[in-house]
Amino acid sequence: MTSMFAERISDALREAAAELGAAVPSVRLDRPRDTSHGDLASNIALTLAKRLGRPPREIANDLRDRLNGLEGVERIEVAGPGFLNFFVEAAVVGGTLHTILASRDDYGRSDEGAGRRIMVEFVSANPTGPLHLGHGRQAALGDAIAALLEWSGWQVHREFYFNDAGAQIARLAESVWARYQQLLGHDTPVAENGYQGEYVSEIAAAFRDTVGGVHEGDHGPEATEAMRTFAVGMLRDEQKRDLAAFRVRFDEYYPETRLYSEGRVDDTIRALDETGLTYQEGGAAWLRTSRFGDQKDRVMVKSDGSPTYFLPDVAYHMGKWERGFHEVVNVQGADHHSTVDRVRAGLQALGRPRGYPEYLLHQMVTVVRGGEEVRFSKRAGSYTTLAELVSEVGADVARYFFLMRRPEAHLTFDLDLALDQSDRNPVYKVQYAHARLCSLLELARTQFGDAAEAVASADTSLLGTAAEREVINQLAEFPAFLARATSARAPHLICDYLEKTAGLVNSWYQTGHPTRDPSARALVADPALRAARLALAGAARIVLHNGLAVLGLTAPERMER
RNA sequence: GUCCCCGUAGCUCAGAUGGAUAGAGCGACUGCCUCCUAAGCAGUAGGCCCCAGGUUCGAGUCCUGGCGGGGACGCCA
Repeated sequence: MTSMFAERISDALREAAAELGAAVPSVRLDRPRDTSHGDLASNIALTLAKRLGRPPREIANDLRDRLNGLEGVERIEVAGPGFLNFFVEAAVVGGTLHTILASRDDYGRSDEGAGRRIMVEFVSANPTGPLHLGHGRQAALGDAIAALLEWSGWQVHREFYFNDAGAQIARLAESVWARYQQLLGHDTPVAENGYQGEYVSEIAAAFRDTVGGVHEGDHGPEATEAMRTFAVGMLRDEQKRDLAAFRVRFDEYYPETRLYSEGRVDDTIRALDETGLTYQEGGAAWLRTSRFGDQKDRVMVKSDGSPTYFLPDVAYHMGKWERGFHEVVNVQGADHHSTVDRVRAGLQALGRPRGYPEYLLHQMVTVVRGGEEVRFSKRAGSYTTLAELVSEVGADVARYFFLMRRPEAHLTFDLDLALDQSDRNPVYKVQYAHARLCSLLELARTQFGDAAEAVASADTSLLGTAAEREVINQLAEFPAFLARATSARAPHLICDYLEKTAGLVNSWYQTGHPTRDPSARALVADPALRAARLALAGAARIVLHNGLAVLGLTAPERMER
């Protein structure tokens, strides 16, 4: 049924409660797990029992009597300890289908965000190596959250921040330098704390192919700088390619060096000094971040005169605010959680609000292959890359795997399951249900010539079986699930929803199997009933399609084995 | 030592603001192709929801204290 209809019921409930002497701000209606408990249920009588000093069942009976004759409601039952169960007329239930069919690709969208701007910053990998599976989880998560926000009416900016200078990059340049000299026949081992991955040699080879041997034996600053620029450019290109293959795009890539070249870091030091919250100790400049909930004060400028990472971080986020992003979601690995309080404290010192920016910290990814854990270490260069994974299982499966778990739960990525048993993958179940509905609708066109108009004007009150009602009620909940997944920053709720929906659709579909009940099939001879069932099929297809779209997955019209 | 996350079926995990008989997938077992696609469906087995207190009509969910696992606590990034 439409949400408007559910709202009417909850309004009526609220009025009735007020008449009993208990004003409540809003009444929540649930869809009962058990279909014998009706289409909608309320526990309001239970929650009011204490306030009214009366047994909940008595209150429930009272409320029911006041609600009798509500339009579209077939009957109301009082059940269990005092639940009110609403049984809705078939016409109202079926009416949902017309809402969905009319909204099509927009079904589920809302204007909650009212066009306000919001930034989602995610991945933000440093260009020191190819993206690994941890980045993959973050790419899938950030992109899905961004899409959810767009569906809720926000204007979303996807941003990727990267450190293109600093010690790690210097280390990368040194490693490339060593490999480059090796290619020219010198015995120059890569430093122990350097990057050992094979990709470093590839970069060195490409560099040699580009410039030849002009830097042979040359360890001067120009040589290192040339290799740094070359390596960063090459790795960034590779990361962009990997992300493109994963179907993740960014509106902006923001380099750390820009914070320095635009003077933002110096500005931030000045601004912080002006607050009077900074002090000198041991030759370093400190900020009293402990004033704002950080566990201890932090160094902003080291005794050697160089800034700690904290400073550009604050400068970067001040920049976000100044660019007009007063709502920001930072998607980061949980290993960054110690920086959260610090950065927020710095921003608070500069007058930004307490909770700015919002952080979504996700737990790490453990990779399991052949029953044992695959340790991935950037240093050793022995980790599984996102590109490898995507080329083996495809972007759809990879994205779904990364999204199906709550962000704050540890993710065990079983490569054997993803690679070898992909047939049993939940994503295929959802996509298959979609493809099946597509071919059902196609058959209706070719065999019966059923036009879209016939379906659009179908009498959906003909859909009265338990399986049909259950599917329709499930479809009706899609917008609510989207809203919840958005506000909770929890795309996995959509995975759960899609699997449940696909299951109900498949179940409904199978009841019409020739060996079971041919009269329950969709393509029956009776044109009116056929149109009604095709309306259900069409609406279900739309919901599956839209749900997959929000998660960044394709919705194939057919599945080939 | 302090902080964050997790602990639910054999395995991997869902269970929003406390509500009716705790769910799914995988694995095990039993059925179902007379074809709108069986990558599916129906069913069976499998649970002291880590432990102990507390809050209340009611706790997997909230509070306190433990136990176990992971992560973070730099003038690293």
